[in-house]
Amino acid sequence: MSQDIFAHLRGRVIAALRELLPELPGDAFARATVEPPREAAHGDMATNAALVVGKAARQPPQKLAAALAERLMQAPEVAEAAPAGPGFVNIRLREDFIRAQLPAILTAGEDYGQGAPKPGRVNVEYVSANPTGPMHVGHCRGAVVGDALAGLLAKAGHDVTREYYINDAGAQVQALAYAAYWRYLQALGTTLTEDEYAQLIPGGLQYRGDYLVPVGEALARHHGDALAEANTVHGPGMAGPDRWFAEVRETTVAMMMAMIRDDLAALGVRHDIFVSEAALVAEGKLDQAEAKLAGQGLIYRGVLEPPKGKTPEDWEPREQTLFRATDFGDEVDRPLRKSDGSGTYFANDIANHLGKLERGFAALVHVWGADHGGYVKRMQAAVAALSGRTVPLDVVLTQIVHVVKDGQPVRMSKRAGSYITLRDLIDEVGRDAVRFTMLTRKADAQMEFDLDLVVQQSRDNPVFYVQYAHARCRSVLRAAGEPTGLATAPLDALSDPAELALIRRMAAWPRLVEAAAAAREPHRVAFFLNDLAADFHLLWNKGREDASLRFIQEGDPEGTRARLALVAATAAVIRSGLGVMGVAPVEEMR
RNA sequence: GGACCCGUAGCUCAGCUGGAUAGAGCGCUGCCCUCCGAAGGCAGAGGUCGAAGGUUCGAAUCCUUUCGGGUCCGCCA
Repeated sequence: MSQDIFAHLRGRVIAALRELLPELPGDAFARATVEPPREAAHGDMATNAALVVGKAARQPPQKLAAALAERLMQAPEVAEAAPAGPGFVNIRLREDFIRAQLPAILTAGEDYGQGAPKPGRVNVEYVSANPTGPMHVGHCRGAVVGDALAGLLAKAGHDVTREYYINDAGAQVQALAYAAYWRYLQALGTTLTEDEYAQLIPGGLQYRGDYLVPVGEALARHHGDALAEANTVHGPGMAGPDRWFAEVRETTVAMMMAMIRDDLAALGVRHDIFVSEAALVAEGKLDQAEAKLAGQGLIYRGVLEPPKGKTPEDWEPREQTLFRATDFGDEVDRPLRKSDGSGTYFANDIANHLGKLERGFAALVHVWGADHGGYVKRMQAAVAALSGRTVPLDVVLTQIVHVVKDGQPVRMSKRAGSYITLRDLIDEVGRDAVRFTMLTRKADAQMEFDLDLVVQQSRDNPVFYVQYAHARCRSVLRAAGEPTGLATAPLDALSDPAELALIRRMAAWPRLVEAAAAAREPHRVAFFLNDLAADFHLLWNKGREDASLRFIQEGDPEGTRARLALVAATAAVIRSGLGVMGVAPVEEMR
């Protein structure tokens, strides 16, 4: 049977309905659901099936519900089924069926909740930071959400490819090269000041962080003063860009990417593939994409309307190469070429997506910062156009993270060079706390990252609370001598409501994986684990009051094994969930 | 001016893609414990789900309008 007991019971419901209503077509039951009722008093599960098919069956839902309930009573899993309200059927499961989930969990171990393989490969693109400096807190949230989402989709049975798109082709990278060149001149001992240098270059000196110092030193090591122009006033000075630009740019991007990969490794985030924007352009992917769209009549030369309301000062009508994004739901058509003929960021990203489609993905998912929100529709339009509307693009937007310490906000500014790096954050609170905390909020909600709370050992801190539950499980199992063969332990001793509630919670894990993956919402895993930990701690606390509920019972080896099975299963489900989040479970606190 | 996201308990947030009497933690109130199965436990008060219409058996959830907050808006990525 399916690991998902809700899906399992839904099968029972639909089979019963087919018997009751043989004349209905098979798809009449598609909208029928079996889910946990809000009100626990209503039982373990409730189905709306009678409400959903009542109209098609031309029967009053309440009557149908009564007949359905009667049938369901005969199912071996069901202790009680009763019609309720406007046509629900409430189902209470037999306790031995609930207990029987434990062997299933223990047999699967950390794989519990793993969905059956799904057809079609899914590409998840995340992080994709410019290679212009170390990762900071903002990147970090996208990295964690993306990595956990990829893990979640894999858990749900998808074949997932984790991808990083390197934005190494634009003006930012040019500015970066100029900034690195400044560090090179410094390494050679120039007396030029930072401000004097900023005057000499286009756009000014944008990246002033000292993380470029090693790049300058490396350039000086490899090239000596060959990339500079001797100058009588301040020693080594700036040479013509054609003498050094390509070399400096390449070296700098390579070193920045190495640094970003190190940062990602420190966070435990991994990618299967890194795609370079510059490489895509160099191999002509942009031209191919444009030709493909042009072949469908989706490219034209035209002039856009000025934006309504606030018109930019320097706005003037300009003829551009435009993509008919409006044919696919966007508000306006979007430009593909800059005036120098190179692709806009959008155009290059279309090339990126053409590349993905050519690699045969059935679904594309992106994790972007909320500042890219306005960009979603045009990209979806492009993917729809390139794929003939067959491949969906889902975008998960992550909102800003405000880091707080001692109640004070900590601000960051990447280009100024003074900001909280990912490394700072990891050094301060640890990788696992960073990852878990980043998932304790819906991606699309702003988040306050409280450095003090995250390391606090209290109920307020979900990281601690969940890890503590796992540590307690492990502590008990160690004390019991690491028992084996618990999957075959007799379980009759488990009858306390708190024990059964814990099993019910664990039994909901496969269903949660499925639903969270479909909704692209990894934060649900964190909330589930928090609830699971609460159920476990509750039982633990009851054991402090009532010795008969303790896990290890002197003189009752059978009852002890039943409870150890419960504890081992709890530990397994916590590990299963933490595994999706990329958080390592701990054996003991501290 | 327009697009997108968000408005749920005093605070921070969930709410399982439309289900029944809307939940959790913190804070507050009242009891209990001070136990290494430690880094507390139990119970209670607290809500017209921003507002107004609509869709239907049924709406915090979907649609329209509106108020408030955020993000963004032609060759930045």
